[in-house]
Amino acid sequence: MTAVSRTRLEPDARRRQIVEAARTLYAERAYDDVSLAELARAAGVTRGLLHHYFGSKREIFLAVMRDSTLMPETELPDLLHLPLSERVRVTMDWILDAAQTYGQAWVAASGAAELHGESDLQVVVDEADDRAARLVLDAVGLPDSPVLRARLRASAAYVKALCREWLQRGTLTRDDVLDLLTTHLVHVLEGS
Amino acid sequence: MTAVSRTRLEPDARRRQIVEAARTLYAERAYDDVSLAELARAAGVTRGLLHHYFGSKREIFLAVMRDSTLMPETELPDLLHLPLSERVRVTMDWILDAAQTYGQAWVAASGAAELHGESDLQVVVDEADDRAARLVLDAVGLPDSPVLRARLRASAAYVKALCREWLQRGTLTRDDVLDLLTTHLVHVLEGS
DNA sequence: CCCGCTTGTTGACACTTTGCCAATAGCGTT
DNA sequence: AACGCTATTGGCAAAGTGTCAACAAGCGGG
Repeated sequence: MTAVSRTRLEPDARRRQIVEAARTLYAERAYDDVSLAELARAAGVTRGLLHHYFGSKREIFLAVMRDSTLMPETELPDLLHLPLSERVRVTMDWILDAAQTYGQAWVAASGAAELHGESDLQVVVDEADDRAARLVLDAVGLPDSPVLRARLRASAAYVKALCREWLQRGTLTRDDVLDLLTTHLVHVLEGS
Repeated sequence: MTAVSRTRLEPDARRRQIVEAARTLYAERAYDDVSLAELARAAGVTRGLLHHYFGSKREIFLAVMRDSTLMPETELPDLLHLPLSERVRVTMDWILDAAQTYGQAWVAASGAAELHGESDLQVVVDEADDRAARLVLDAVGLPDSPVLRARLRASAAYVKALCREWLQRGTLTRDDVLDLLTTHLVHVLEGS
C-alpha cells in the first residue's frame, strides 16, 4: 500500500500509526500469530522502526491494549437529582452503549489471562478497570474510597463478562444485562 | 536435574509429568518468557518429545491451563433443607476455600485476555466458568437452564475478580468477599 | 542556494526459538 | 535371546526477534 516513501514523520504521529495498524491486526489474530514483519508491512515501515519506537514486540501489544481499553470521554448529564437506582441505571445504560460501539476491546479483554501471576497485561487491564470504577463513582456522585473502588473494580469484571454473554454469545439480551447490572450495582454501592 | 536416563514412560504418565513441570514454570514466568528448551530441561526430556506429545508450544500452555482451572471434585453436604441464602453462603464459602488452596490459577486466569476475539485461551477459561456454574447450580439444588447458566458464568468472572482483590491485592477481606458474593448470588438466582 | 546538522529510518547481521523427521533404543513378548 | 512396537532422541531447516551502524529527509545557518 504505502510506497517505500521513507517519509519522515513526527514520533507521536508515527507511534499512533503503528499502534493503529497493530490494533487492526490484533483484532482478528492472536498475539503470537502476528509477526513483527507482518506488523511492519501493515504499518508501512520496517521492523527496525518498530523496535526503535517500542523496544519489543510485547510493548507494541501492550500499547495497543492500553489504547483500546480507554473508554470514551463523554459528559454524563447531571444525575444528582435522581434516586440512586435511577442514577445507576442511566450510568449502566451509557456503559453498555459504550461497550457496544467502542469498547469491544475492553470487553474482549476480560475472560482469559495468562497464568502468570503478575502479567504485564494484567496491569493494563487493572488500570482500565480502575478508571471504569472511578468513572462510575463520579457519575453516581458517591465519594471515593479504597474499599468501594475495590468492589467496583471487581464489578467491572462482572460487567465485561455480562457484555460477553450479550454481545458475543447471544445468551442474554441487552435488557437482561441492564437489569442485572443495575440491581447488582445498587447493592454494591448501598452496602458501603 | 534428572539424568539423561531415557526411561520409557507410559504416554499418560509422561504427559502429566510434562504438564506438571510446565505448570511450575508458567506459574512465575510469562508465556513467551519460557522457551521449549527450558521447558524440556525442567521436565527432564528433550524438545522433540514435547512436540511429539503436544504438537506445539501453545498446546502445552493450553494443557496447563485446562489442568489448572479444574476445581477439586469434592462432595458438598446436602443443603436442601436450608434456606436459599444459607445454601448459597455455604457454597460460596467452599468456593473461597478452594480458590485459596487449589485455585490460584483459576483466579489468576481472570483479568486480562488477548485482544483476539476467539482466543484459544478464552475457550478454556469459558469452559472452566461453565463447570463452575454447573457446580453452583448443583450445590444449591436449582434446575439448569441456559439463561441461568449464562448469568452464573458471568458471576464466575465476578467471583474471580473479588478473589483477586482479596488474595493478591489485599484490598478486601475474606469476609467482605463472602458477604458480597452471597447477596450477589442470591439475587442472581432468585430473579429467574 | 548550498552545506551541514539533527534524527527519523533503513537494511543487514547475530542469535534464539519453534517445528519437523529420520534414526535410536527401551521394554514387553515370543 | 532375538524380535517388534513405539517412546524418545538429536540434528536440521525455517522463521522470528533484537541490535546496530549506516543512510537520508527535512530544517536552519552561512
